[in-house]
This record gives sequence, structure tokens and C-alpha cells, in this order.
Amino acid sequence: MDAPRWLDEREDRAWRGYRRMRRLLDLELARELTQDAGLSEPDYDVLSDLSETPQGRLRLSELADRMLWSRSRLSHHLTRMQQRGLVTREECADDARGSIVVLTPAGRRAIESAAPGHVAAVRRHLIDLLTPAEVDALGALTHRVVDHLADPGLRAARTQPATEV
Amino acid sequence: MDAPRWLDEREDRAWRGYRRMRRLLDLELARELTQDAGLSEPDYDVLSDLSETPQGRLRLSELADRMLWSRSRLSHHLTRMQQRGLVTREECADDARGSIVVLTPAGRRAIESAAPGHVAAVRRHLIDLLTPAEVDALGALTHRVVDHLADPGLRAARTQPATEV
DNA sequence: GGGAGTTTGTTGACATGTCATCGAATCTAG
DNA sequence: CTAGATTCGATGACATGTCAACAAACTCCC
Repeated sequence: MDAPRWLDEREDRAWRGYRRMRRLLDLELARELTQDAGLSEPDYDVLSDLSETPQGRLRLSELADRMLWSRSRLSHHLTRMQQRGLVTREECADDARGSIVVLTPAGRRAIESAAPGHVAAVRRHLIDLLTPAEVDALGALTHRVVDHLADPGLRAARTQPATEV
Repeated sequence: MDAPRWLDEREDRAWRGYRRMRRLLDLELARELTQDAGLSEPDYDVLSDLSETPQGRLRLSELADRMLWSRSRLSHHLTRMQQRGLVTREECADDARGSIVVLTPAGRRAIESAAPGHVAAVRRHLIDLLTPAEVDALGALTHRVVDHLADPGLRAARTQPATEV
């Protein structure tokens, strides 16, 4: 790693802008979500992913994978959400180790009443500020990066010390 | 809030892509940073912002504002970094309440040795995957959102209950 | 000058996330 | 079948972030 290629002015502007937007958008969306619906962003995400399945039920590991969370984190978080009556755990029929996360009626009500406001906030603070071309560009670019990061080669490098090609 | 305007297919693609990228990029950058430099992302950000000042010293509140962190969070974090010898606190000459955060030689070495690798990672996993047009678009769009979120009107809405216009 | 109100940074209690470990169940070879 | 390896989810210890409260210092303004 000799003479590092620093970011030029435009790249730096994009990178800093991205990080700043990230932070501010997070703060604002979380703030509105708590205020309007009494949910945290993680809460919302769990409920949202669950409610997208036909039965409102998902295997814990499956939910963790979709959310890109560790099973541990999800397990802890579910315990808290369970205490608030938003979800329940059920035993898994075909795999006795497994547990199935189930949306309770209260959980469904929570996400259904939170969603419109949250989507509106996402529009107000992000989507509606962009031109259609920018929306498409953002979609294209983020998916490219996601594909890159999900690449098996990278995954491998994370587990093995990696003998440089 | 009647009939909510949900996200259409393209908007949804952009929004999901953004969140997924956010998460994966975070994980990967944090992973490499810890492995290569023994720093967390928050550590890196603190050191980076400090090192961008001529003397490597900043008023705590000034640093907190730049980073968009609460003073409390920064204070806690500095305590930990101080224990690792990366920064020090000094008293502020013109304001006896204030404290000045100072980069130690070890802190400077840490950021200087971490920076090239980190920038390379940012390139590898983000910047170099984008076309020049996309870099510009990302810069433009993020700054627009940031300006919007930093808008005084919004700020006001956060403190006052706001009597709807 | 001096009291009311603000700002600054720290602190402790608590919420949340990470990491290593564990027991139980499942899978795989032989 | 069964011993060994793997996967699943829970858990406890710990790191990190948030929030409210606080003391000390500053600012206003009379």
C-alpha cells in the first residue's frame, strides 16, 4: 500500500455528504417514529419485515438474515419486544431447535398505524427531494454496492486469513 | 394523513438499497478498520476530525457539533479514548467550563497509519464502484438532503410542539 | 455588581449492541 | 446406528449510546 490514492474533491464531497445524510436522516426518522408511534427504528424494521410475510411469522434465523442482524442481537431485541406484547415466540414444528417469531395483533396494529407516517417521513426528508433520475441512480448505485459486498469472495476473505491471489 | 402515498417500485428500490448498503458498508468498513488499525469507526471519526485541525485540538462542544454527536456521547467516548492514550483533555483558557480535546502523538500515529487503509476500503467498496456521474449525483443529492434536514424550520419543530401552520 | 437564565461538560442509570459460550438438536460419514 | 461436526437460539459479560440531572461558569440586563 504505497502512495495512497486520497479522495479527490468530488469524491470527498460525496463521501462526506453520504455520512452526514446518513446521520441526520437517522436522527430525524427515529425522532419522528418515537414521537408518532412509540417505536424505535429497530422495532419498526422487525415489525415491518414480519408483516411482509403472509402469516406474520418467520423463523428467527430467517428474520435475522433478512435484517442483516446477528441472531444474538435479534434474540435480545425480541425478548424486549415480547415484553411489550408486539411479538411472540413459538416452537418450530420441523426443527426443535428453532423458534418462530410471530406478530401479535398488537404488533400488527403498531406497524399498520406507524407505516403511513413513516413512509411520509421518508418521502418528506429524502425521496421527494430527489429528481426521478436521482432516485433511479440511487437505486442502481446502492444495489451495485450491495452486490459487491455480498460477493462470496469477500465473504470468504472475512473467514479465512486469505492467501492473496 | 389520508390515503398514504406509498413508495412506487423505483422509490422502494432506492430506499431499500440505501438501507442495505448502509448496513453492509458499515459492517465491512468497521471490520477492516478494527482488523487493520485496532480502531472502531467512532474512534476513527474522532481522530480524523481532530487531525484536520492545524493543532490537533478542538473544543469539546465544537468537536461534538462537527460530528453530530451529543456532548454526552462524546464525553463518554473521550474518556475511553483517553484511557487508551489517543487523546487528552486540557483546560480551556478563555472559558473555564470548557475542555479542549487534544490529539496525543500516539493518537496522531494511529490516525495516520489507519487513514490510507481506510480510504482504500472506502474506494474499494464504494467510490470506485461508481461512475463519475454517480459520484457527482451522490454528492449533490446527499448535500440537498443534509441542507433540508439542517433547515432551521425543522430544528424549530423539534423543540416546540409546533402549532401547525 | 448581582441575580435570572443559559451554556458547558460530566456523571449515573439505563437501553441497546457485540462477543464468546453454551446446551440442545440436527446433519454427515463411516 | 453413531461419533463428530455444525447449526440454532439463548444467555451473561461487557462495550457503547441515550437521557436526565447536575455543578460550575458564563451572559444578560437591570
